[in-house]
Amino acid sequence: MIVLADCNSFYASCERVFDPLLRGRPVLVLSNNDGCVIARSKEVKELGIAMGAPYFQVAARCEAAGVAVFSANFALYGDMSRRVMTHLREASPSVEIYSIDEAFLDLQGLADPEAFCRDLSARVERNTGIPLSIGAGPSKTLAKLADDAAKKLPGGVLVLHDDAARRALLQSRDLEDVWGIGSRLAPRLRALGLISAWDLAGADPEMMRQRFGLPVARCVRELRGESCLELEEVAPAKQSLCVSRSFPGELRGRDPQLEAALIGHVLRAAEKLRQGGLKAGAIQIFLETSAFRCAGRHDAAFRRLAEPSDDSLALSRICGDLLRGLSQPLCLYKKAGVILLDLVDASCWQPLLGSDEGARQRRSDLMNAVDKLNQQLGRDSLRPLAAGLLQARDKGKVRLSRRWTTSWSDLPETH
DNA sequence: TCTGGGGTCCTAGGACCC
DNA sequence: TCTGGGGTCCTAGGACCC
Repeated sequence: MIVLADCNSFYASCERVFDPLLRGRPVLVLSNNDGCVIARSKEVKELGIAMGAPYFQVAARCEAAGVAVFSANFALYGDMSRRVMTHLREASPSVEIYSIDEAFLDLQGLADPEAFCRDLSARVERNTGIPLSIGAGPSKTLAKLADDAAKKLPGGVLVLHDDAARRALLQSRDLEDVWGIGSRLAPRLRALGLISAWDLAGADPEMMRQRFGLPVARCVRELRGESCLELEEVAPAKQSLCVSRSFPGELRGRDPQLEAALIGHVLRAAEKLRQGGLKAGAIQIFLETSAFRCAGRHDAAFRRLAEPSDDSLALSRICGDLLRGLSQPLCLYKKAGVILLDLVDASCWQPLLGSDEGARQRRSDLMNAVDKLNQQLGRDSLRPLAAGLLQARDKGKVRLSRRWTTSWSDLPETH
């Protein structure tokens, strides 16, 4: 039996944990630049505010309904996620952390899975303040579907005990509700007369493979109760890493702020490399104009490195070179990003013959020292001038809650 | 005025090899 | 007139996920 445990309205629930006045009130969390809606409490969903809606389109409605609106506070959400996952790991020896708010658990030979799930849900909520819903079934895809339905049930738990339960669930769900069937595939499947998840489960897997590819064929088998997707208890090594941001406004191709932003991104990316014990074999930068103006464009430049690197300064320099070759002076860019590719384990990679081992060691020591200082003094305390003078960070982010669990100065007070 | 960020997998087609 | 067979690697694009 595979179980999916999923936090309800995760980001919104995190905000509620430290502010009891928010309970029962509609709560909404926004993306970077306060651009889009990325999390909604049940009450906000009931107001008909869509996931991903641009905030400016729904702001008036939110105001009228007294919605509590927050800027994304990822320091808080990341730490709350870690707490939830700790409890899930205690509950089962095999756990796959699938996303910041979801995990699959393998429950073999459990006498009463339903009681187990109810107990788990209650324990996590009591110990972290985060409400869970739980679905269980013979495959990951069925567990996902069961969980989705469980969110609407009073206890928040749905276990597919037998074929009758599976059939009843599948007959009540649309194609798009199925994990792996998105907005492109669903209409093509409907054109074949497949309307419900049950119809998809009844399709011939081989025929589906030929017409739609392997993932859809697997999806069909999983819906039938045949487990095709393994639990990945050890996260597979990352292949690429991306840091990108939209600008609050737009920047011209030669604007120094554009280069500063991009260097900032590459520094963050290099820091992530070192945290993960990785080096990058190649780097790509990209610039995008607004997709909402006529003919949005995406420009990219790529370079393979002579040898894998996690060196902030070396990567920044390449990044600057690439940018000068790429940016169009007159273009108005809305977004910039850095992608590091061909990632390898920093501990098992062979240096070039004849390269200067001493210099490399000194540079590595320097990076470690920088990381350590930034950890102690706060992110970006020490960084190259090329990344620009530090802007007043989070300026105007009046909607940002405190870092209740990760910063001494933000600890909650009790009286 | 204002529209997020970060990933993976699969497939088809081209280049190239013997 | 007529032009093989079998393989790998790489890339771009499309689809999906949270």
